[in-house]
Amino acid sequence: MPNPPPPPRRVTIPDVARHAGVGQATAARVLGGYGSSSAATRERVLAAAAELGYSTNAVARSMISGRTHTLGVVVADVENAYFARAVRGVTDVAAKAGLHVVLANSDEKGETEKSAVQMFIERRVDGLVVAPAATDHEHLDKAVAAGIPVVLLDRALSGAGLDTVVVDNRGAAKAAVTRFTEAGHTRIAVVTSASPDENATQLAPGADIWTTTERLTGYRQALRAAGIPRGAELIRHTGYDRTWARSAVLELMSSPDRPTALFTTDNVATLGTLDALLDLDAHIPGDVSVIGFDDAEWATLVRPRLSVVSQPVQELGGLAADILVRRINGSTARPRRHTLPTAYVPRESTGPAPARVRPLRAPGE
Amino acid sequence: MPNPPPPPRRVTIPDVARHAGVGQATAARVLGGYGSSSAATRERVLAAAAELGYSTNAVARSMISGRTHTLGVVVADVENAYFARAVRGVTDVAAKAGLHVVLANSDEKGETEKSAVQMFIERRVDGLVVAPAATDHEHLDKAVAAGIPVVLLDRALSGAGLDTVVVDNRGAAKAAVTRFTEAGHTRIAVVTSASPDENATQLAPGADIWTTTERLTGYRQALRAAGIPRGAELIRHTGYDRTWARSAVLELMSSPDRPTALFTTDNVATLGTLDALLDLDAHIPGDVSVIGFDDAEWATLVRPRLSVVSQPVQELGGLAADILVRRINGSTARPRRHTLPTAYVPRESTGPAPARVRPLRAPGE
DNA sequence: CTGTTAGCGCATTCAC
DNA sequence: GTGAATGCGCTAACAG
Repeated sequence: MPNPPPPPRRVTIPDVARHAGVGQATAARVLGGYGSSSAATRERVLAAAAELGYSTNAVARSMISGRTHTLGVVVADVENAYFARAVRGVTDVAAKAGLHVVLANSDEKGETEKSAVQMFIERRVDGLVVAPAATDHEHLDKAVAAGIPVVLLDRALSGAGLDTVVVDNRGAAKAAVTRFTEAGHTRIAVVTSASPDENATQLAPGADIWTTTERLTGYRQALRAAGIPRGAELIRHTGYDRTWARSAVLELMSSPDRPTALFTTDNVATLGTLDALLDLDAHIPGDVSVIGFDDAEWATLVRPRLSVVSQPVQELGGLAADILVRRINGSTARPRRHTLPTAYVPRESTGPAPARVRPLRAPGE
Repeated sequence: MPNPPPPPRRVTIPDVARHAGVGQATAARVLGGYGSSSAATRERVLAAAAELGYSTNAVARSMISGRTHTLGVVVADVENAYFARAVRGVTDVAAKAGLHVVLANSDEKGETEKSAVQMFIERRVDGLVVAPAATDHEHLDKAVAAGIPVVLLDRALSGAGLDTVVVDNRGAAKAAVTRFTEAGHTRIAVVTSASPDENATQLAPGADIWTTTERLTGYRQALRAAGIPRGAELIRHTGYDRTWARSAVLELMSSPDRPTALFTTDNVATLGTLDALLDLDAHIPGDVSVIGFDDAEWATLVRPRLSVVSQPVQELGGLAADILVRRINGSTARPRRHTLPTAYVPRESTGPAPARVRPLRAPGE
């Protein structure tokens, strides 16, 4: 098994210096764009460089400067539209600051995230954006200890003392569900891909850091505020699977005292929920009102158009990168939480509670 | 304006060696996991390393090995679902091979792509995946000359002599449009975000490399094969903007001899087209049949469900990474084009040509 | 303004 | 099996 062959040797500064008939340091200065040099020598060096096809070795430069001009980004999954947009926000701001972005997917696995962070530390990234899947932060502390600023994205981590960029998930959810209660709904269900018991998983205590859990809390608060008894809570945990969400809603809506309003805490839950309602031939919002968390390009393509809670995803990523850039440039401001505003986008999937609850046709009938 | 402060000094191998009371080379051997060492010293070194909190400096290592264990990826826009999925495919395969992925967005600008590639060369990435926006390949040739293998993704570049991973856009489009002709449609339009005149833009000749142009060609071939005269071609170039696509289709469908079938060459065109048809209250497929290029999570959520041409996006990315890994490991196989299969996914938006063409209500009426 | 010299942290000879 | 010495390509003093 032959080892990966080493890459070909490339043209270096000494090569250029020789070719230009100048000292190594002189060539380095003009090629590196620092110090000073006469216009004459500069031209000769540049000519020699062009002739030999010289190109900077950023690795060698990084070794000295200690800066790699690289940001590490850990998200659950770039394929997820939310993270794709967030990553775009990060890269845009990063690019403007001359930083590259290295991407890692954690798939919501704490261990994967940790090893990714470890790799990033070893690779000496200049900063780290993490949408945490792990509930502890030792690995992030290590990064900070190594001089790498860390910004949390989308999810907070209590007690981590890190810059954090989030939205008020709880408040946004509460506001959304309050639309339901104000419209007279009392049977309000929530469909979420959140795990029913966070503590049963690898997650540590204090799992209220998770967005969907926060949204669930907001849902509960809205009900409570409306005087709807705790026993009337209708919660369906579906796992991160569209077909499961569909099944859950199918079952949920087959009950005689089925809900008249549905709040979905995430995109997958929303997709599965709409699948089910379509299968049931449910009239929206006549039979049931729906509000989804997170806007989507298709939200205006379904009929009725879907009312949603939207968040400024790209801005979240951009702000995270922005904070990193500032810290890289020496800012020592106390880490804080940045909460960006969400917006409720009313469209057509919400209406008053129906006077009487029509039984819904079972699917496949 | 203070310069970015240098990062703190980190624990190095000499530090560990001193602390463990061994020679530098010995410490390096056990920490680097090469050469041989006695179990006893190994333990002492490891203990010292743990105690001091040593962590490898991948930059220094790269400087010697010449390998950065990094892949550069240039796509138009990660926010685009297609590229997001492709990037995921790349990162998955890359991660398995111990490679990291650096991401750059070209926004379809050749210049942006070129500078990104240049940066990647300077940073000594081990391989490059590029979804080319530029029509020439000098910059890619430079990478190859520097010993960096390059794989083209999604779009071919004639004469570049590079590994290429694509689908048969022309054939897939032709097959899709042939469904229309076989169903008796003769007024078949295509909606595309492709530029009407490639040569008018920054693009060089031979712009038939572009996927949408290829799909357009497939459309034409299908019409010709069905004996539909060239003059009956109905092509709408809309630019990469959903609202423009909507307007174009609104106008298109207001004609008395409007088309009875619509083929959209890309996601944005599809979204805008459906916007328009929904606004027009068009009955699909009674009034007009629709086939879109590229599947989407919402394709089964609209009514009727949208028939599409789907391509194995993630696999495309995965294969690109796979080829790179092989080349990094020394493969010198002749570069070739890998064409992955597409699939026509019939759903509910396609039907026979209507007997008579019902006039469509203007929007806003 | 220019050239000489000394490292950055690690892998790698080569003697011991 | 171990340790001292050398160099990867570049930047940063420091003299000249």
